[in-house]
Amino acid sequence: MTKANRGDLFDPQCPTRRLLDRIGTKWTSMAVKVLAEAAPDEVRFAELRRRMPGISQKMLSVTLQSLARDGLVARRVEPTVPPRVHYRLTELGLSLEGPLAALRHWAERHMSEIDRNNRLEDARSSAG
Amino acid sequence: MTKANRGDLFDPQCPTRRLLDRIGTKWTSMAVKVLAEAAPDEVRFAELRRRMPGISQKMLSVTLQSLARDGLVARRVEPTVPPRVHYRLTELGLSLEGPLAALRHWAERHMSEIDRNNRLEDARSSAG
DNA sequence: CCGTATCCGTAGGGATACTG
DNA sequence: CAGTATCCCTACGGATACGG
Repeated sequence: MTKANRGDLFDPQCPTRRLLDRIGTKWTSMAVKVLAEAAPDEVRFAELRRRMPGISQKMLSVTLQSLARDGLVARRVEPTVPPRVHYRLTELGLSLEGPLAALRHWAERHMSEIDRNNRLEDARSSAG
Repeated sequence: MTKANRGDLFDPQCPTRRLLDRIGTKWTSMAVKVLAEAAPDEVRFAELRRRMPGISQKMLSVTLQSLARDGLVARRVEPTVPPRVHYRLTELGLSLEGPLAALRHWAERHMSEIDRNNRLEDARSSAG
């Protein structure tokens, strides 16, 4: 690992910051999770949409394009009419699942405590 | 763990989505890292600012307030003139370092491959 | 069926100047 | 020194309509 890459979270090119810019977008972590659950099988566009309630057609398309561009997701088109498009995680995408799962685990265990802390602060500020 | 909390990344209240909304903001992961490196010692506001090049006074303040509100960071004011304010990670904050470090590690190992994939796509679109 | 284009509201976050 | 207030710009992302 080079010095420039080592740990400079300060560098705008910092890999961690740039990774978070990706998985921090609203639907990305969800898409990775759904595809990871299906892996190694592919999932069709419409099926993904059903498994991600609330997502718009546009945002699913944008999210998948971004993931495909990054090489985290592979896209396969069946040249039928109408076309069927299938998605699956690549090896790279699958390798991200571990760290993401760790984060999910932490969230599931600790977000309620964060909520409680926020409620305590609310009470404090309104009480004076 | 309740069913509602189980794994519904779909729920707008999904803990993972909400965690990412926090650590995904521009300076939060950086602040946690800097504080984690200093732990268990405290770090003063101005010192944090020096260790986070590029951050504005406003954003450092906002970021620390948010972390303090969540109970990830503890704030201690020395009532001197001028005041000195010290910050450190709480136990909760420290517990987040593990998952975050895993993500950083992945980023350091794999972001270059993501960059390469993007360059390949660029070449493809301009050539094709 | 799968995307793309357009329009637009909102929130993140930078620059700057001001208080205790 | 630490924090707040204001202004403003931009990008995310929702709704909707259209195209292959």
